Amino acid sequence: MTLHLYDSASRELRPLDPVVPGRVGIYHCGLTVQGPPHIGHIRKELVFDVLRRWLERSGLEVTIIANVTDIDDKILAKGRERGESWFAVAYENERALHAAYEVLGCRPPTYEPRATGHVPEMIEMIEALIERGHAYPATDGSGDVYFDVRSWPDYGELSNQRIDDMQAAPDAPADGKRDPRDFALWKGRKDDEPESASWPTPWGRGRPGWHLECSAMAAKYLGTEFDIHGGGLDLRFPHHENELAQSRAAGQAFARVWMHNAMLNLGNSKMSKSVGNTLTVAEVVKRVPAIALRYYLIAAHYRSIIEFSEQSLAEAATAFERIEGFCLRAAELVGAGEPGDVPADFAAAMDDDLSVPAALAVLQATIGEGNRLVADGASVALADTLASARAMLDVLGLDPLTWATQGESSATADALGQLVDALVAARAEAKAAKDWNRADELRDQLTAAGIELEDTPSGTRWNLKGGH
RNA sequence: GGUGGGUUGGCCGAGAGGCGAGGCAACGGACUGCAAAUCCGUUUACACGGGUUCAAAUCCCGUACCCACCUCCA
Repeated sequence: MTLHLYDSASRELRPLDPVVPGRVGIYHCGLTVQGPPHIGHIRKELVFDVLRRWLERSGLEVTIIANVTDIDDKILAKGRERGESWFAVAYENERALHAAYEVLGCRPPTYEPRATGHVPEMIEMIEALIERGHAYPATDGSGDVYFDVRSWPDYGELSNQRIDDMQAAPDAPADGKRDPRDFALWKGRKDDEPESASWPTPWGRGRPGWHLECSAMAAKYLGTEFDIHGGGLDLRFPHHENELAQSRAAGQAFARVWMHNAMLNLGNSKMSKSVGNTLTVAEVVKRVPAIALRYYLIAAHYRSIIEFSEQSLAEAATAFERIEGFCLRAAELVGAGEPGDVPADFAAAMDDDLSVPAALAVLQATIGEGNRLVADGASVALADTLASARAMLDVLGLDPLTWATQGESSATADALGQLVDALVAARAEAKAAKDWNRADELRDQLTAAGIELEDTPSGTRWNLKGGH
């Protein structure tokens, strides 16, 4: 079976049929870097990270392009408000995004083109659209250039809407547009905007319209026809609809499959800055191990809304501890080994539109089997089970044994290890002397410091609770 | 007004006509000096009202509520 994905354009499950056999080109809309990423933003990154890992494990060569929108109204406004340059704001938040990728174990995209670095490509595209009669410079002298939605009969095909049914934007009539739904390909520079935020074009100085950058950059890095275009469901209209119209109107085939992930809600509405219900990745990772946050955000199907709650986050962290506990215990018995093959059921689940919940059920069954084997000590069967579990965890980016062992320096870790080992040894002596009060006192002391003890037939294991 | 999606047990979360996904929590048991961890077992479901069918959480009709988009948004 090959991977089937739900295509939001045709609204059906479709088999992946790469433009170039053996290779997959994916474009997903990155962030407008106007603030640090919140956990809703990062959900999208995780979806595509898992997709990428699964495709690679299936033997495909994957190219992922994720744009960085480093200029827009909000970035300019924030710069003004803070008395900083717009590009300082954009870059600061781009670095925060990369930090979030890293801490959650997302492998970086193949490339992350910035909008401001692709003005020539955009100009070429606008020229092509004007020549073909699908775009026109604003009649009011603003320097804007608009896409003419009435000139493109398929406009609305992605979101299944007809132009006449759409609510007109409230500010539309004034802008020198032929139709209120026409959207900006290019925005003329306004007097109060910094000179550095504009680029020369045949239509005067200005800056990119949001939608155009993705069309231009996708074509540059993936070609005029590519496999998968993705992003959050909130981008389907107008952003993706407009991208599709532009690119097709310019004569390109564009994306074969459109993939949209559902939102992460907090308090019954989408997490977003304008609602004010955001939790940044940096904040949440202070409360719960990053790997547990990753588990939480991945565990639900990507097309299901996640209603965020502290309780469900905490439960996810507990659930993941069982998985982690098995890997650590098994690795102590038989060595970490290498990830092996993924069970057929797991593969079938992943091939079915990335059904991570079903895939996790397979993983949980493997963990249960593994824990039974652990009780009997080292065995070939245990080594095989661990290899299988690790293969599945690797696809999900959740393998505790390869998860970045960042954190404390080894000197700190050594010092901690010696101290804990000494206390564990003291407890063992107390136990041997049947001095249960002393033994429990030592255990309580360690627990209070965040060290968990686990007595096994072969001695006492310990680990730092939430130690990632 | 238009376009999509949703409502499942104490909680999270799959499934899309017939065998009770899975996890968390709870309870009982095994193990333990006692715990923890682990294993075994048990308990609680398909928003509401109709209909189709031998059989409906799943299909159809209606109702209620929720989310997203039509304006910047992952």
